[in-house]
Amino acid sequence: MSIADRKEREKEEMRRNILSAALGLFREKGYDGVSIRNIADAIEYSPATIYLYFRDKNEIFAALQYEAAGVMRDHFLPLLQIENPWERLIDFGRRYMDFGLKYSDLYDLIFIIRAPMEHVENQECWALGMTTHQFFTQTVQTCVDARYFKSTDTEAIAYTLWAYVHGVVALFVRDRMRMYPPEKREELARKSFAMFTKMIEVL
Amino acid sequence: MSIADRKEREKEEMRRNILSAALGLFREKGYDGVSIRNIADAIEYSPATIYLYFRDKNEIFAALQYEAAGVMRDHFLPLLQIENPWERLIDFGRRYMDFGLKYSDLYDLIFIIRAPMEHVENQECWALGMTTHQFFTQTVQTCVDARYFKSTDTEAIAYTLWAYVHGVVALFVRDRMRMYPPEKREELARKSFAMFTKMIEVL
DNA sequence: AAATTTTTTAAACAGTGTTTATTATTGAAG
DNA sequence: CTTCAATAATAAACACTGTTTAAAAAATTT
Repeated sequence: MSIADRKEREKEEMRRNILSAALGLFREKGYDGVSIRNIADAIEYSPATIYLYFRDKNEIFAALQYEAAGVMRDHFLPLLQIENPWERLIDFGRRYMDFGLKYSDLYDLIFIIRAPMEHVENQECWALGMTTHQFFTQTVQTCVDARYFKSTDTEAIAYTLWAYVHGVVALFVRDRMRMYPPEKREELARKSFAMFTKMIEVL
Repeated sequence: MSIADRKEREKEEMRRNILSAALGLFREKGYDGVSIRNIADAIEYSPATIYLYFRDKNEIFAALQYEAAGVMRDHFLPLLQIENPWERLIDFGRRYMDFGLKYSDLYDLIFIIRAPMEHVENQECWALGMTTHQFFTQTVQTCVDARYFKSTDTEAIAYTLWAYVHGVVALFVRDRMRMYPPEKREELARKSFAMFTKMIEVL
């Protein structure tokens, strides 16, 4: 079965080859700015070849989204070391913003871009994202249990916190902070985050 | 000068004709889903004609963005009747969310979509958006002056509030609330908003 | 070495934004 | 009223897009 194994390996290599080229192009030109022919040129194959490894452009996108979700999850891994739930929650927010501001293109891919999302492939991505989301919800729940919040509505609290950090990142990523000078934008976001953490102490 | 006036009027009519067709198509198919040929078909002219009234597709987009900004501003007009700054601020948030959840396509156009934004045309839109933004900042400033907040950093407060409501709307508009059942999403957003207003009382 | 299966691609199809040269239509002048 | 210039509209083309298909090339099995 060695030859079949090798073929399988080569198939996987080709998929990774396509994906890494696609991700590179995507990060510099945006989803709509990248064509199948661009990707084909980058990997020095014909455009038709790509369709032997991915059903369509959306499936490539879905795979990239999955990759991005993995990078983001890894970004949260250090949180497992933090035992105090409140500290972990605050650091969760900090790391969320860090990721969004630093890897804007990946964040965009995961949380902003309009895209298939109905793809079979994306169910893996969805599952990956859900584990992160559940880890977050669980952290909030622990805080609720430990009476860090006045309210006991874990769902509403978690959603409120998420909405805020997403808002901060989304405004930044999609360039809606033009009324603030470029060099002050990130600073403002971080100052706001500090303010927000103070403010949820009494939630 | 009557004939030149009529020509000018007709030119303006044609622009409006194109824009209203474009807006209709845009609202049902999204920006990328609408082609110049689609618009041309809708108004029963040739595609090339459109280029006599708009430089390119981005300029049409910019004009639509300006329209949307106008609709949004109108949505905030009743706020002028509210004298108490705190009440006005809370209603500002409520109306912001209302607009975003109700006219998702317009909100998307203004605050999410990647688009020219460097266009000459858009400077008008920008100016329009800025008046709304300044009205908001001013309301926050009045609240700060009246000691409704502990902090006196008006800029940071305003940004924090904006980020939150944008986050709520953006997650909804771009369909990132799939972990919540469809019929509960808006309810959760509103419950969160109530929670948020309670929480900023001590900001 | 021949036959079969797998992998790759050239070419085509219908669509896109945009430009250009040509045709209609309109307004003014003789 | 007819001619002439200016304006408005368009057909056709260009280079691009995602995707499919049939033919060619390469690798594997017989």
